[in-house]
Amino acid sequence: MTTTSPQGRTELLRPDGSPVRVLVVDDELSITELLSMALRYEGWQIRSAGDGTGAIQTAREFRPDAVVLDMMLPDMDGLTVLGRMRRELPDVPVLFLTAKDAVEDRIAGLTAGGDDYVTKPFSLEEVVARLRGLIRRSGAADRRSDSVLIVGDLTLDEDSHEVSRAGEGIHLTATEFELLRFLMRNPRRVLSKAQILDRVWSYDFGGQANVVELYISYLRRKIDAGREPMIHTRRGAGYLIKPAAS
Amino acid sequence: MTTTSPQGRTELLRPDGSPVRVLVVDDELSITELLSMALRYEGWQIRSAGDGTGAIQTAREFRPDAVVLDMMLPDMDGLTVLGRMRRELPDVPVLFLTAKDAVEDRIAGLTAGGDDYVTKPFSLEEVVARLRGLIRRSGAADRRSDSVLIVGDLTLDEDSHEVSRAGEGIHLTATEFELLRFLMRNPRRVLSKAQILDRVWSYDFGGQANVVELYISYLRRKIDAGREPMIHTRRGAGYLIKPAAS
DNA sequence: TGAGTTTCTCAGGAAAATCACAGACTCCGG
DNA sequence: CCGGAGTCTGTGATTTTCCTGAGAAACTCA
Repeated sequence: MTTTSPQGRTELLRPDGSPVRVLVVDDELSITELLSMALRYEGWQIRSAGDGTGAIQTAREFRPDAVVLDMMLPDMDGLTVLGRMRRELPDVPVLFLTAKDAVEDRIAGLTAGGDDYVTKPFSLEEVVARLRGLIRRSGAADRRSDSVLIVGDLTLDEDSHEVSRAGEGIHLTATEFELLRFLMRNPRRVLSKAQILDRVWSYDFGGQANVVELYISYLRRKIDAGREPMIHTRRGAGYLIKPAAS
Repeated sequence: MTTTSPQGRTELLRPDGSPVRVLVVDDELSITELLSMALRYEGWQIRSAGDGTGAIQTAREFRPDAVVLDMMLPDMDGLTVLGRMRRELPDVPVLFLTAKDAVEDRIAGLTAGGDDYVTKPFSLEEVVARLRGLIRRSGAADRRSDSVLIVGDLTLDEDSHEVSRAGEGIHLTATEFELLRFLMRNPRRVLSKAQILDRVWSYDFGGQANVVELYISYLRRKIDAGREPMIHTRRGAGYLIKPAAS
């Protein structure tokens, strides 16, 4: 089931209308804090654990609809945690966090069951998007919820990564796509450059803050070019997207 | 009966609309886990057993529509398990798992009865495809569901392994065929290289991830050569297939 | 066994994406 | 009308990602 919050964002809810429950497992406190905050902002109910033992215990009583699980835990291997958790919650989808380089071999087979992974350092948009995908597909949320965002005559499909305005297909790069997704998930709302940076770029991004301006400029060329503009600047505040009409 | 899930994939269902039930029997926990996960993702209901005794017992109460049965079990021979199971469930189709070098003539006699087998190490696409075939042919699922995948002017027959585009037959190697089948079973959806690797290559594949790129390149030469391309790259995300028109 | 086929690794090169930098531009108050 | 803060965007360097040819190894089938 989806519902529209007063802010205009659509939230995932479970079939009975209660909020989605997510368990976050990572040994770095800064990561669990970061994720918990971002996921709570999605309207989800969050619990976190710092090791495998805690994870299994919390999973048992909290019965989450999805789990974010770091592969590197101090007390036990991510796969072990997975196995024990699966015994209790066979259908819960898992989003794995892995280091960029440790990837290939350890991940093997994990996405096969419908699970997914992101590499550290990740962007929050990425984590949230993938979690939404997992939850949507797992059936914990209402199946009618689909993967297409619509603002005015602009559509963005999260499954096919296709974007079109007034029926005309538009090719976006990965970063452009994530930026637009963030804007479209918060239509008619001013988003500051800091918010955008925190959300769309990975948490360890150390570059110039004006990448945001740059990418907004890219997006405008592709989306607003020669049309009624949908992306607007609020000087000193940030940017917002809204249907062209108004 | 088939139905279309929100992801656009078609699921097999029993005539009464309930999910298909599959029993997985293998003594290696990692194998039953892997299969259970993948088969659950197909929307099926899964039980697993680690030995012959457990298999027969579970079969009796679970009454599966199909069984995946390892020929090498600790307590009894696969054939014995099969015989005892058949006494209770005479019509249930069985997919045998065998070691690569195992004597094939023993299996040959068995598959005459409509059963099938795959050799370890298998790919999940292979197992899922064969199971779907077995279930389809056994009549546990609606018979109208057929074995031809169609995307635009491209068709792939899972029974005859025939592929053609715009009426013109195309010869594919085994790996190319499985890759294309996976793409076509998920049209218009971006599939990451990791997903493809997990699904199309065998679970013990330890090689370079760029085999996926290589085989995509082979497929393009055969399917897209000189035509409107159907296989598309989403840089940084993966690949997807869709009708040429759009 | 041996020829043809298939699978896969490796590596070079092409293409695309990301980002820093800097100058141009715009808005707004004085 | 001027100046400054804030924003926009062209240029190009760097990095990342992808494509594909060549050839080795494994496999298949007669």
